Amino acid sequence: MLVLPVDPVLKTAPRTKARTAHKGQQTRSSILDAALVLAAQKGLEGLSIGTLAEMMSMSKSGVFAHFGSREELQISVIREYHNRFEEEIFAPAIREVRGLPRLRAMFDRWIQRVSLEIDSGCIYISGAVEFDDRPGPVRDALADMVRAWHTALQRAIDLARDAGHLRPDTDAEQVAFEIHGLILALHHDARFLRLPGSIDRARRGFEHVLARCRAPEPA
Amino acid sequence: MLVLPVDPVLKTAPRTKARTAHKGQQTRSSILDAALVLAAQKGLEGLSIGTLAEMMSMSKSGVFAHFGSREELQISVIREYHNRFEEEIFAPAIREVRGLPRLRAMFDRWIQRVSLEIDSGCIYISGAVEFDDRPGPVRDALADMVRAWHTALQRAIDLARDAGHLRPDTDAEQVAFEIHGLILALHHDARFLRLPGSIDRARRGFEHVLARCRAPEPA
DNA sequence: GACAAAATAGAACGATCGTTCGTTTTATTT
DNA sequence: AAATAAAACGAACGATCGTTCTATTTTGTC
Repeated sequence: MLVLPVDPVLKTAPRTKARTAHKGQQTRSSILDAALVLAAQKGLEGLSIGTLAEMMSMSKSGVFAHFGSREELQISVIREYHNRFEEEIFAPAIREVRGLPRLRAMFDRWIQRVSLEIDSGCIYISGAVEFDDRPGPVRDALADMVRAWHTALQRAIDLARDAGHLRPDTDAEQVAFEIHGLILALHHDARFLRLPGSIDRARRGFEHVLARCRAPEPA
Repeated sequence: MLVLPVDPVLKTAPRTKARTAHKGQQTRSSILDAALVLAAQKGLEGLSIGTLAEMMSMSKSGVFAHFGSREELQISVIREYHNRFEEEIFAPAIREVRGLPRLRAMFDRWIQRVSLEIDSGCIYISGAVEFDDRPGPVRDALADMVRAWHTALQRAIDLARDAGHLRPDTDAEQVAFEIHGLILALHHDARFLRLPGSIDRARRGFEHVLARCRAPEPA
């Protein structure tokens, strides 16, 4: 069972004798909802506590207190995004049978998600650009999540090869690289250049990759 | 002759009775050099006049006066980057014979440039992410340049097909999409994830695309 | 060298930012 | 209901930002 990195950990709250869910958790959670929307639009660097407070009709310090620092807020956003990514893409795909069906499900859901994100923005993609030259815990968290997804994708390709759906000499890392490129090109052309038809291009590219790697039918 | 958009225009200086090159042009030019370095590292949004002034050992207002606004500075940087991109990649490639050789030259020089930019950053790529949701003249300028390059790339593919080097049913736009994806994946993996071997992956991906499109040898 | 124009400096502005602090309001527990 | 803890507020700080203004220096031309 392939697993993406561990969960929240919630290092924020000291939480000694808590047994019922305090109210703070709820608001923290809805602040995080708003933060995800904001970060998708303006990027992780554009995540401002003031704007967030305005969206929440709260005071800046009220919002701030839930995270302790802007950096911790950014990391929380990344983790939350990761969780949703896992739920929407990884979890449903893992329920498909191994091999090509599962790989197809992964790509389908991935591309479907990016399609929606044409209007909102993808935190993985924008974050990678924003933090590619900025070392620190935010970059580390982001890189961990992205790497985990890449690993999961490669494993699905490996399984498809082992199941005989792809040629035995298929290089999973190479295939994952090319597929990832298709997603990035889709995000670029659709979101930045506003080119119509980009989704189809990405889908067609995926079929091209598969056509090259597919094992010959044992007719 | 395919041509990327027109040159600077220099709308900044009123310049009525100038006949010799004033000194301002020189410093403006060297400020722009520094700005390109800074923008490559921190992105177009990270381009700060204060930092730039420090790099130049000048006053903020001294730097500012050369551009009139931060936005105009950003656009100037984009235009300068475009000129260099044209010189380093487009111009040498256009001197190759039409068809596959020219297309190969384009990709080779492109990937070579991105390889160098693994350490410095690529303004086209980071800019696309920074301004994908921020309308205005900066975004417009950037999009124009990127579109021009895409058009040039597609035309090279068209010529390769017309020369009989690629299959007659080759979809230039689709091929350009996939090639662009390879470049983006290279930038992502090499610069953000710091994965070694990404350059080879991109090169191999390019060969895969060619293998699919190449016209069968008239043996 | 004198004169005009261009280039640079320096200080200040208003705005926004993350963060801190002390207080007050709201929840939760006893 | 009283006591305690958690949550939210509001004002302020210091820093940075782009920008404006006026003064000063440097440059190019006669």
